[in-house]
Amino acid sequence: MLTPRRIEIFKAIVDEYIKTAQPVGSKALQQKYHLPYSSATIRNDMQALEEMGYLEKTHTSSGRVPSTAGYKFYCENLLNEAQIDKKMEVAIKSAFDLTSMNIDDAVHESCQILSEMTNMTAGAIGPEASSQKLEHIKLFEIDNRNCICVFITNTGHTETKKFYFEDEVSFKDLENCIDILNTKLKDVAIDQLPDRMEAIRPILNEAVVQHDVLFTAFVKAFVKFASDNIYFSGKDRILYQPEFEDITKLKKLMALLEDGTARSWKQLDASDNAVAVTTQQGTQLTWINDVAVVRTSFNVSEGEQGQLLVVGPRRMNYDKVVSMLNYAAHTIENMYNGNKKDKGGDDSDESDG
Amino acid sequence: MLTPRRIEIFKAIVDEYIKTAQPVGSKALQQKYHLPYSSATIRNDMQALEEMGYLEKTHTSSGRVPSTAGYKFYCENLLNEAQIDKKMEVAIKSAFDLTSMNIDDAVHESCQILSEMTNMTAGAIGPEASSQKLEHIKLFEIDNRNCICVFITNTGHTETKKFYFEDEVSFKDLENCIDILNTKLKDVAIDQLPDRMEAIRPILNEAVVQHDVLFTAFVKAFVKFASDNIYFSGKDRILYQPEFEDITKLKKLMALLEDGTARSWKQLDASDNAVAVTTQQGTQLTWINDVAVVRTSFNVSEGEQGQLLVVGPRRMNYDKVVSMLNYAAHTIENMYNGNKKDKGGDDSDESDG
DNA sequence: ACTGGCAGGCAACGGATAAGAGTGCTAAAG
DNA sequence: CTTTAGCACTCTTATCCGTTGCCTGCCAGT
Repeated sequence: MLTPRRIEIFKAIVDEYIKTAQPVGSKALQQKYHLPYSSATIRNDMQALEEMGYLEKTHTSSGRVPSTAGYKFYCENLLNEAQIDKKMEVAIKSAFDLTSMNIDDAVHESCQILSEMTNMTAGAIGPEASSQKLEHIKLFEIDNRNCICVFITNTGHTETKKFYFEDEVSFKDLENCIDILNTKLKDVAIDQLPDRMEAIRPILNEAVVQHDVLFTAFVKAFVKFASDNIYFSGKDRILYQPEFEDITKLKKLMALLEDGTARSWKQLDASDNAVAVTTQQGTQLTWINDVAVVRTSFNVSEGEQGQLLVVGPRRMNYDKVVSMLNYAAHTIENMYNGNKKDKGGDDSDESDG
Repeated sequence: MLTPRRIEIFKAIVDEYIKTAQPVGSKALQQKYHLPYSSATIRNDMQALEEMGYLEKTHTSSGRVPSTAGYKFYCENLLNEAQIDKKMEVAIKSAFDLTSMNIDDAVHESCQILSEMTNMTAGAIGPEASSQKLEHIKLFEIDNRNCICVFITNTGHTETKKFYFEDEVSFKDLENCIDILNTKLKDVAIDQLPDRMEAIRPILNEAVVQHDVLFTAFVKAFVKFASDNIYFSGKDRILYQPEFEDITKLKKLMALLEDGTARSWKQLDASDNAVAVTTQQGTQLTWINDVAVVRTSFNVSEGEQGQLLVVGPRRMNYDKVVSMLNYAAHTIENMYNGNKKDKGGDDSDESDG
């Protein structure tokens, strides 16, 4: 029953609603989009679309608004990934071309760009801690009061922690401690490090003088290491979305954004009322009540992947957001792999200026 | 004409308003606080207090609300710093006792605790970059693809940056580059490093192969180093303050909190409409329109200091917030200095060799 | 199969009204 | 001279219409 005309009308409704955030009526739609059907015809089709679940009314005699199912249908079938904003392209390119010595910084910068250009909140989630194993711990002495500990994983990912010395703790003691950890914790999954520490405690107690302090310091470091990296930019931007003038909605979303643990984001699709779609390009769209989350993964090494995401109201310009996100993710991926593969083989380069 | 009775009434009004967030009237005040004066007397005194500028009305026939000047007076004269919350004491103690190997983590944790216990947003600002000079840059090799660069200042403060290698950049090249920076940038103030880099560019161009990439990488690192560290915890908590149900107020405050540069916080007292007070303990209170910022400094080394701050509506429990903040700041200060001086010793000059 | 026309529903807006809380003032009492 | 009681007044808030305008749903006509 989904005739081409109904699809045309549906798309027009979604596009219009995305622009205005107001329920759209048959007559206004006909006029604004110069549809060659009478408002009565449009009304009939609207009714049919409502019965199919793609549209809904805010009250009995109001205009129509896309439902979650409607957005889902739209993103599955009507998305036209075409125009990547020129400004966006330039901004991301410049962020990557020259920062290329530090991936974290580059990811942060692209989040900021994404947030700025979509006027919503953008974020990044690092590779899962459970997929990595501890390879080696290195210790570097800065001076007699500070040193740096570097945790290296089997995938080449590194994490650092500064140690600030109290007089009672000797450098020798710390070295000792790390030697033990290196023998006992090699090849342990990152997310299991905190648990494993407990088993090592008695060994440390014997061999290390300041075992208590060092033990807790390392446990804390491991807990932090094990908790997935998550970063958000432009959390305040959602304040400017009209759907979040309702403070109670805002509170829920803000609590999620401020939470800072990746868990809730990873298990997004399992939430109540969650509706999800994956596009051909691999972009994941998830709707939960009033908010939409658009995610794209990028590979950082074999088996490991991070995610870029944009969070906003259901009503957003999906065309734009999806293509931006893909562009950013591709750029990051190229950067990660640029030094492993040959630079010359760029497979998909569609546009240039 | 500030009679003891008027002060008593004033204090009762502030306390009541802090609790209820509603304008307080004469009759209700009399009953709730069992004041031995009739409501008419209270009314007269309220009128006087309003003329003095300590109270204001939301409309001609409403109850009274403390004005900014009123809060100022309250904090200058009526603050009773007594009860430090037992829960708070335990929480902060445990945060410090055992994390004591990394000050940044400890500061972050105490911000979280402060935010949680005040139900407002808490933050920390690191020492000013302008007061520190670059002492030395150290380079540590992690593997053939990663290394770590450590910037050490004259005050012993360190900052690290990870470098991720592309094949074209050689480790030797980077070493070379850092040697040059070490000779040319020693004793330069941190906040001037980015500018100074421009002058070194020609030298790098000659001596370093990948000068462009390395140049930008270091400039970015220095810019980040030079921008003061600022950290906030619990930004979403202000959503729960009734005064910020007004979205426009919320937007302004959120923009400030999300901004992330310390400049606006450092120059807080110079803002429009800003009113400021410093208590005997050194706590700084600043009011700007509807928001109040409570700050306490803590010394990290000679001449350098960081700040802890709490941001919330004007209407807050100043007694509680001020004492918590002071407690937290003292604890951090003790931790910083605990290893340089004797734990029990008093603070006098200290020289190193 | 589409369109024009018409009745009905609902929200949004504005004015009118009533209730409630609190002040300001005045005159009397301490 | 200070404090109190009483009363009139002001202003907000909530509620209740009636009007307006938009939009749908349906039916009859093309």
